[in-house]
Amino acid sequence: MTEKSTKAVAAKTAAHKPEAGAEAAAPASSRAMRAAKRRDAIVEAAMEEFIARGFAATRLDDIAKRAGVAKGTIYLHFKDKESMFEELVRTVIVPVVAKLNALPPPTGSVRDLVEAFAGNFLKEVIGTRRGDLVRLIVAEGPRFPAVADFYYREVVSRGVAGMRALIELGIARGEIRDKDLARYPQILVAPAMIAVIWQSLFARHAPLDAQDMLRVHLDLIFGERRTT
Amino acid sequence: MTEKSTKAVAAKTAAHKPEAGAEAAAPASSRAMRAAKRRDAIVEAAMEEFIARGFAATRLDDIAKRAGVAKGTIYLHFKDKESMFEELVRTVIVPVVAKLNALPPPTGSVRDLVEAFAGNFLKEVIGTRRGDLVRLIVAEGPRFPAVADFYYREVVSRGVAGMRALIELGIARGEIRDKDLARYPQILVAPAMIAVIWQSLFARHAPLDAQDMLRVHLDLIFGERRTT
Amino acid sequence: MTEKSTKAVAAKTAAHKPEAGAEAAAPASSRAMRAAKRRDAIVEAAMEEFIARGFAATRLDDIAKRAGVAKGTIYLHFKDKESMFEELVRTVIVPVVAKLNALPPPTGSVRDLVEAFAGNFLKEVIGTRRGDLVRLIVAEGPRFPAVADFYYREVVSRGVAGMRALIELGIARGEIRDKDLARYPQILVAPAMIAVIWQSLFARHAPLDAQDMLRVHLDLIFGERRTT
Amino acid sequence: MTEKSTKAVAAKTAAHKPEAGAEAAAPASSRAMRAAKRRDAIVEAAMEEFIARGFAATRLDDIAKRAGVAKGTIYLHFKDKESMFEELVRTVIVPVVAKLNALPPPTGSVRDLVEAFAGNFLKEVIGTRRGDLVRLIVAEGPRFPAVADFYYREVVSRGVAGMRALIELGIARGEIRDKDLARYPQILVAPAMIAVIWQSLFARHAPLDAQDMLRVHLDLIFGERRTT
DNA sequence: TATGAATGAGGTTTCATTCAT
DNA sequence: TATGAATGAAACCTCATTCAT
Repeated sequence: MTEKSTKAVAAKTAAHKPEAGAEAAAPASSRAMRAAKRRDAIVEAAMEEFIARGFAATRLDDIAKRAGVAKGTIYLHFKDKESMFEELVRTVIVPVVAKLNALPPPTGSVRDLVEAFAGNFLKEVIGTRRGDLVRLIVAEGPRFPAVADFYYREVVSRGVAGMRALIELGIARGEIRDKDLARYPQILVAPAMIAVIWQSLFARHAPLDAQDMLRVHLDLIFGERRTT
Repeated sequence: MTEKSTKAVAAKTAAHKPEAGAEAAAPASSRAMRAAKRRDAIVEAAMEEFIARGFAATRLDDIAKRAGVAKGTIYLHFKDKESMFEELVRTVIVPVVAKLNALPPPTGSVRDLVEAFAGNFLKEVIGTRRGDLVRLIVAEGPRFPAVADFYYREVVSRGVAGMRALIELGIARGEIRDKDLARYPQILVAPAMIAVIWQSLFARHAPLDAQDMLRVHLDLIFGERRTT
Repeated sequence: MTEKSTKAVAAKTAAHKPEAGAEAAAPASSRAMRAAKRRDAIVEAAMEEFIARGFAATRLDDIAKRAGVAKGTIYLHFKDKESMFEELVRTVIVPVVAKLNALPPPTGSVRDLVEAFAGNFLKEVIGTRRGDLVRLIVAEGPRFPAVADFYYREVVSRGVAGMRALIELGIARGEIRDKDLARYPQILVAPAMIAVIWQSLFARHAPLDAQDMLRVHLDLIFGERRTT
Repeated sequence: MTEKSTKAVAAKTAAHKPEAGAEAAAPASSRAMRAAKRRDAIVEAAMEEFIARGFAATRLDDIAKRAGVAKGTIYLHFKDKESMFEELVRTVIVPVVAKLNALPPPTGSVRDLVEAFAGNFLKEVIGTRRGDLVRLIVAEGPRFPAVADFYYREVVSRGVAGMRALIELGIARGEIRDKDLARYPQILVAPAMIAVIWQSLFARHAPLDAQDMLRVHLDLIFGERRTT
């Protein structure tokens, strides 16, 4: 309690010397900034907790503790636990969508594109916190239609559309033979999804070399590569 | 708790052989039978509720109400909520495993076998209560290692092994060209899993013709069929 | 309840004539005997449990298990848990009272009489199940006025009266000098009671030589003995 | 929980020095003070209920109601019912021990000292809430070894040691003749204990003049007083 | 704005008692 | 008479939410 106040005072003091650091803006924005930082801390903490325990079993107490704020503070940023969960998913997913939208222009072979994409997915999703988020959405989706809807609209439908475009390009260029594949872009990403889930549930029992699996899968679609 | 279930199961089994005594067996088995029926009702009700709400958000009250028993009765069959959940998963999965073990002998082409299998999966899992159970396991697995372990041991590892055997047969017979596929039988079932999850989460937004998708996927692996 | 006790007593009486064979008496009395045996087993088990856990924390289930009968059987002998407790105390105390009533005629010195009595108390009460019963009555008395009343009427008031008579005899004979002692016979038995409680609670920390303590106490009252 | 109590106690102490800051200390201490008051109210209420019903039969609901707080508030101060009981006993006994430690220096005759002590005991323990607490400890001791241990360590062993010292002094001064008494200081306090229990259980049937009884007992030990 | 003590509805679990067999 | 499965009231405890400071 005392240390909190001290911290707050220190921060407030710092706010009077706005040039003192990279993110120390004008006094007016300093308030907003601190609020935003708190919010971020809450979002971060909430994500960890929700992933670890699921929505219902997560306690706001634990989120507050992990975020380093008081329980009441959460209610200054979110209406209630449900809203927090829904907003949290949105907050975390938005940058992903942004990245997807900033597609690199389709230069090079389709296979290279897909492989680049898969590599990125491997690095940034499979076996990471973000992968766990996918599992969390699968887990809580039925009880949070708003979350499922949002996720479908922002990620799944766009992802499917993007994959379809790539597949059609591949077909047009003769890299992909099976024309029906364009109707089910899900097939293209299915093993990646499986890898995400596998890491969460079964890695302990049987580790999965996701990278190698994805390569084999792409070979299936594009034909085996001559050289490695 | 386990002994209870064992008792109940034993009783149920015994109930099918009521010749053991004129007036002793009949009432005895009727008692046991009713107990077994109650247990089944509880398991059934619990599955519905757990699927609909997840473990933490499910109330024993609701399970009891749905099963038509008093709350206390649940505790005659299960030690506590956690044990109930774990046993429930076991109870529901055991017949699935039994079915998997009763493999039809591998006659006919591998593609036919796989297609038969896929057809069965379509009919019995995708879009059914059993499919929801898979999603439930994905959702709760991390908080119930025992469940994830059991599921891996009884279903996943056997399924993977079976698929691998089929793939190797397909390779040996020349039906499958990509020899690496045997290393990742997961690829074979990935679209089916995706279909299961899709039905739970996104069917509302974009219905998925799982049957057609699986066909396309098999074409990818076995090559397109000449005739339909 | 009253009819039960009557029945039980009759049965118990019958039990003293077991010449009819090991335990297979005439059909008529065999029933009654078995019932009485059951009742005794329940009383025995209940006493153990009540002493170990107190009234509220004792489960009928445990009593039944320990007595080797079904839970429902208890209700054939006792109206409910409270009645059982009250009757139990009565049942166990009655023989004690009987013994007290069968006083040896006052021959010899008063000190010898008191010492004999103390020796008996030492052997039969302090550190035994019966001593625990005393503690149980102290513990539950306020919640069971009927028990406290019964205990007062049957044991305490008689004991006090008996002690008073002894003290008066001692005074008359010149063995006891302090005439006021007759007004508080409790003083005579106080150390014995303390010994009972001490054994239950503190024997672990500091064992108490009750016999020696009682001797010292009697020396205080009667004057030190010349010879040991 | 223990830290909570510590916090509360510290706050209460601090509340006596409110000069520490114009506007900071007042509200701070007011909060802490109210918390401490609440805790005291809970302790008070719990003692009443535990004494009236014993540990197992006491409902937290009733304690809360009597203390004028919500059920949940209890859990801000105590981990659970058991801890509450154990801490309660400690909390109530500590001032008693403090008083015992603040012994008046042994001036005057030993008999006067003991009589003063007995008078105090009469006024402050026998027939009071504190006396009931003794009975409660006797009642619950076997199920709460921690409580029995604490009580033995803090009260009984010190009390016995103090009595022994007094007795030895009395022997040295020639006020007490029976030298063996020093081995069993319990004899000195036994009638007082009996009085405590008697008041709880039998006062209704036969009121006991504890003061007079203690006087008679002391006469036994010190010899009859010439004048009253 | 931030705090965290306080609340009390609601969840899990226990167990005395009943009753069909 | 004896059983023990079934009941459901009632207990303990948790935790999302509020609000005085």
